[in-house]
Amino acid sequence: MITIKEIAKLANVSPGTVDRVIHDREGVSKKTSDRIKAILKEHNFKVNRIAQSLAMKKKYTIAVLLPDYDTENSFWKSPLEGIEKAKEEIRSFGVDVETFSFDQKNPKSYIESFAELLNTNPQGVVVVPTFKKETKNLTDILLQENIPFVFLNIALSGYGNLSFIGQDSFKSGYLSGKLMRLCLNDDDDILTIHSRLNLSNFNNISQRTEGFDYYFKENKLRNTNHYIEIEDFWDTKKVKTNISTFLRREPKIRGIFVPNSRSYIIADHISTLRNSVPFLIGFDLTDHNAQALVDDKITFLISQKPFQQGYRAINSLSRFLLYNTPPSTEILSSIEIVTKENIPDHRQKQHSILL
Amino acid sequence: MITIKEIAKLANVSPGTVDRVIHDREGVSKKTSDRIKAILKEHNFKVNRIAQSLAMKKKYTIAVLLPDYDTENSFWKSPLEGIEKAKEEIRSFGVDVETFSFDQKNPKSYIESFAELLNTNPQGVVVVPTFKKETKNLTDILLQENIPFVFLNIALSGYGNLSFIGQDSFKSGYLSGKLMRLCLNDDDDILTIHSRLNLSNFNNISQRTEGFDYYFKENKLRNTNHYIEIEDFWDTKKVKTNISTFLRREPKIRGIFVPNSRSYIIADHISTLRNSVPFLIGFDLTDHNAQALVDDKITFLISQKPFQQGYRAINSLSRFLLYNTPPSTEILSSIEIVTKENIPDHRQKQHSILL
DNA sequence: CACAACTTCGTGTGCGCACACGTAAAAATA
DNA sequence: TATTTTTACGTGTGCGCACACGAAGTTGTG
Repeated sequence: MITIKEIAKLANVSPGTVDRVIHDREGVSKKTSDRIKAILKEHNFKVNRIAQSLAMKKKYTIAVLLPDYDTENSFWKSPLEGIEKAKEEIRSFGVDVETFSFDQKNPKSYIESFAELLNTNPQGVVVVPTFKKETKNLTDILLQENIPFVFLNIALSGYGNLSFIGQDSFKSGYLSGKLMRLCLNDDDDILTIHSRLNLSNFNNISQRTEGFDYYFKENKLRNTNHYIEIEDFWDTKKVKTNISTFLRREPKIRGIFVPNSRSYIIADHISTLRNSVPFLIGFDLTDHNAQALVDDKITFLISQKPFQQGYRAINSLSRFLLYNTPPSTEILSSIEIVTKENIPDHRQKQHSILL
Repeated sequence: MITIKEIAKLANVSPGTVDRVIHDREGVSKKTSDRIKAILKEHNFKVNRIAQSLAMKKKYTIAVLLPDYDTENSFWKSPLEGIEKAKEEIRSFGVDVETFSFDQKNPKSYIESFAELLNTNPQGVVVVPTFKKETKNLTDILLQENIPFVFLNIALSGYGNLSFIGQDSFKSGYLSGKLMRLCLNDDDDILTIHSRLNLSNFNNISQRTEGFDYYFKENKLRNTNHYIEIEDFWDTKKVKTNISTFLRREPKIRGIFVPNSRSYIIADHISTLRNSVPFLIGFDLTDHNAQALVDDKITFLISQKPFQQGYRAINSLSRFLLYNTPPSTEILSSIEIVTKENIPDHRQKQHSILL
């Protein structure tokens, strides 16, 4: 690893001059600049990030705004863990991360938390733009103050965000369609179960459904897809009778598609019914869903690697702040197929060289 | 982030003394040592890895011994790329990586490359222990010289290796069984196609087969599983007629299981036959296999994340050398199910904060 | 009591880089 | 020509840490 000092010696200048050239600062004649640039290229000079971050005294704060989670809906736990991991890693680089949360069902708490967030004067923001309209007002402030921000999990366009970190929902639905077809025979029916309450994540879920349907349409498959919409997933009794009567009426249903992270509820219901259904495809590897998978109540879970998404959001924004390298506008995590047989071992942690 | 200097001030000692306590070096009285330890704990002190690696002048060399690859069998390309990525990342930490390769079919080249490798006086070794007997002699030298080494991809026990980085082959075969069952009806037959030439990777492949068979046995499924062993996968004509006649004789076969990375060859053959087979499960996401997947000639590929394996091998060994933190004895990468619909986008690169 | 040997601790330097500051020489202006 | 201004560079310091060196204070030995 060639150093600035060595380059300086080769070019018969001082390290300071080389430093100026590297950072495109003014105060160097064209002639020497060109000479130094040539030498840099020749020796394939790369700044030592280690030394660089030690020398850079500039501090950054990244603020994160996530929906909060509880035991019943723990989806947002994983992204948060990914964020925490990234936070630990980049601490020594002078980047601090502050996390704020809000109630998914309450736009007001979203706005309030955002205001609180702004008070910390962050140099970068990660936000899950759950509420479309409210987001516009808030991101406009960020644009005005020239604070870069990225969207996590929910893709909105035309808001001026630096990047979107999430999944391709349509594609994941399309994949679900393929998996469903592989399980079913040509004349089996399908049941898609929606939740009417998932307004905040509406985009992702409807795109999953579209992708799913498109798979069958594109391949000219003639399986009938029934739909039911459930008002309240938590009203156990009602959900149960609801589904039960539906299944009795439609005995050809052999596959159930639940395009949200509450699949385990449906799975638990189904498994207690007499007229059970062999195949169920759900989304997101939450603890509850994982349990249902292990108990053979769910066939496939489609995971979007939420941990990685959180991690990457922080990572890409940090790289932008530190090195001014903009991330790609879309960072899509891989769509993972999880079955009982390949559930990732949660104990296995990957350690970074930095920790 | 509290620094050593600050801790020193709090404890009324010099930074040097704190440094001694942190590294358990001698020369500090029990009394002050305890006091300092308490303060360190109280303030949750963590060494700044950035500054540490800059200050540490000790240099390490890790030597890697991999099978080489060509266009026909490109399996080892991915691990190598993972190794290269890790190499770039840890360069500034004073760890260098040197790669050596050998011919998978030639034990002599294995021994020779190993000898060459030893000449570079590495402080750590990553090796794919393709040849069992030969490996024993060579790792004994490493043990004698107290050079830590990890096994990549092939698990041998009783060799004194620091860690094994790879996959759980049995489990991946078991998973294949599950996927196959989901696709098939109760009275469909299966064909498992072995390659007699895969001696060097024999362990992994036979374990896959065992896992596959075990799934059907455990679940008391009565699908008949036929086996054929092919001498030379490259003898196109012979393979084709071979399989063709077999399939004609056994018209109930609707699923094919190929427990090695050459599935694409079988897939290509099958697709040209009149009596085609709908489901094919293979292993490893090589370029050829990916193409066959895209062309709908393969249903599922089981991937072992070879890139990550290479990366992790270097990473864990580096952590051991730098920080003396031993990795877990088994680092098993997740077993990934890949279909045409969720093939990972190869262009999407994940950038570390270090690069 | 003198001197050695050991214990316990402080000091100084440098890793590679960013950046503020200083200083010559060249160019512009009076 | 004398001066100010500008251009083009060199120098020095510190980021947090590891580690070599040295200097007190303490104990042991004759």
